[in-house]
Amino acid sequence: MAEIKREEEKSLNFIEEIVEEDLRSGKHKSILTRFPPEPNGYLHIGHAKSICLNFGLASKYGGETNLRFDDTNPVTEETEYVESIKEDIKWLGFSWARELYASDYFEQLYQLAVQLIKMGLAYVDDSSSEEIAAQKGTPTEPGKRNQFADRSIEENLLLFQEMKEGRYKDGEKVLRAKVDMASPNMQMRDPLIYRIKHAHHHRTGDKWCIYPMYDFAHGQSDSIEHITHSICTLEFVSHRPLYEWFIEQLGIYPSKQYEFARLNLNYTVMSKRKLLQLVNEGYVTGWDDPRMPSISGLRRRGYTPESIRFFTEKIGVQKRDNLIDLSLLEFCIREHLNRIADRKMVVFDPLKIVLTNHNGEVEMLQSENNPEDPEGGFREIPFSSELYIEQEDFMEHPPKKFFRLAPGQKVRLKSAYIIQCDEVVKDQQGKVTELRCSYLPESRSGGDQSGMKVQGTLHWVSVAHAVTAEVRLYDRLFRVEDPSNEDGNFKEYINPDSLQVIKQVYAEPGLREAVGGKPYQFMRKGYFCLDRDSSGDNMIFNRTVTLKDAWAKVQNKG
RNA sequence: UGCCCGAUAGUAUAAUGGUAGUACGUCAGAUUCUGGAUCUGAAUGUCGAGGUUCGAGCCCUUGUCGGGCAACCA
Repeated sequence: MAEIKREEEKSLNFIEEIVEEDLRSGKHKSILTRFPPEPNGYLHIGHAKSICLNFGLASKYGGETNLRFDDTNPVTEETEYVESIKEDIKWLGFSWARELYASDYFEQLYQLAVQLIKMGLAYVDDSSSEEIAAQKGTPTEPGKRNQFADRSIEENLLLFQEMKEGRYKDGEKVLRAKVDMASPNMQMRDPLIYRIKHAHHHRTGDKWCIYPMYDFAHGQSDSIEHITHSICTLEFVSHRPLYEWFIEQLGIYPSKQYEFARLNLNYTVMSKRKLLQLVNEGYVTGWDDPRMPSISGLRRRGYTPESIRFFTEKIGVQKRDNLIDLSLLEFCIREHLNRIADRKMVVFDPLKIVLTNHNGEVEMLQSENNPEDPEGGFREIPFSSELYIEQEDFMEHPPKKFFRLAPGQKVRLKSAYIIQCDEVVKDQQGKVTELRCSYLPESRSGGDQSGMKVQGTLHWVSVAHAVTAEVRLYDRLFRVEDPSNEDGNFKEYINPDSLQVIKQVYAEPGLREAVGGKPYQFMRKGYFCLDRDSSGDNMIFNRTVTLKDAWAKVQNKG
């Protein structure tokens, strides 16, 4: 009932409205979308928005989505990227109807170009790129056509054929569409549609030495596949008239292009070029560095596909530029992990506690794996007379509202007993090295007979049973919200503290059984996942996200 | 100062001529064997000026601001 109501109240985004109208009017019986990555880099969370949109739309309206690699530039594209892109899409939870490549259409595209030449709508230009740029004019001055535009159809046909045969060097000639050099839309000023590149293509090898440009590949590929709704980002708005011009002139299937605003997230960058720089220049360890906004980085960081899909739902789809708060992404992952992550107790910065009234016998205590999941079960944790708690959970001179341990003060040890701090042991420098405490045997969790009420509950581990691990604490990659929009180079704004490594933390023994791909909540610390750098008994955990910390806020206010 | 796109709380996103709502964040409180989670409450918004209309966030005019377009990239 609640589910249904929510369904009704959920409003449509502008693309869904278009699709519903197209379906209602009978313009389309079903829809076909496509996700068209260029295999020249890894996917990032901005792509996830597009993926969720394209695949989500198709699945919502009973259509299909093609995965089509836009591989028209052999110089930058590699098979390695194809594989990572496929893996990321699958991981996000989507399956494509067909795996396709723009390069599958090179022959058809060539024929379409020939057709254009025959119609007198394309010509071979011998000018250099500088000359072409100069002749193009500026946004306020119209461009001028050069003498090559006057070549005969026969000559153009021959020259284009010769380009294809490899008779010319890179840059010697290009094929241009003959549109309108005076158009106020720069995209229409006789755009280049084919260029010569004697380069090895990751799929077609050395078969071709001429390659179509984006504008003469993308729309045509859409059309060949009968894509109904071709959804792209805003920077292609000005290309839409050209997209439509080609379709109209060639008389091919009329796919329609729609544009939405790309995702921007604060405290990071979202361009492949910039991300590649971070990787190449060693600011991060690779595309899957957990600080990267790449899908592979987020995955390694411990984000779940569900959380990313949930996030893309929450941010919506619109045409206005945006800068989304990282806190929303963090909310989405906490929301999911809180429900599914097993709890573990892990002490990062140990302070030893000796229970003076304890006989030293080891007792196994039970603790819920996940209080949010009634079927999550319990685990056993050893308790004995020597324990570690966090340094920061003790203060010799506590401020008001410090609900933790202090001389004479009581706290609950999670799933164990209430303890009281009786004595503080210090070294010669006056540093606290140990606490001597007493515990209330009748206060055991689950059967508390003590009648005591304490404010704070701490996580702890038994010294003798603790297992060690390394933790990597990640923070935002940049110190400023919008690094690309600051003065100077974006790299000047990298957060120097985006990674803090703690080589040795102390965990309850059960953490030994941790497996990769499973989330854990280190109680009161955050959500963590086992990193692939782990080996044998050297376990390494990545912090996915912290827990919300109300105490930190109180402290910060002084 | 060419053409195009856009402008609703701090950040996003609804309201499709008829009560400006939701989420995140923020603040306050309740509750809690995680200062987590949960629950309750609060503050904060239609870029400006005209116009059409009984009525405008929405339509029109105009201004302002932001973004895109002059790659043999996509």
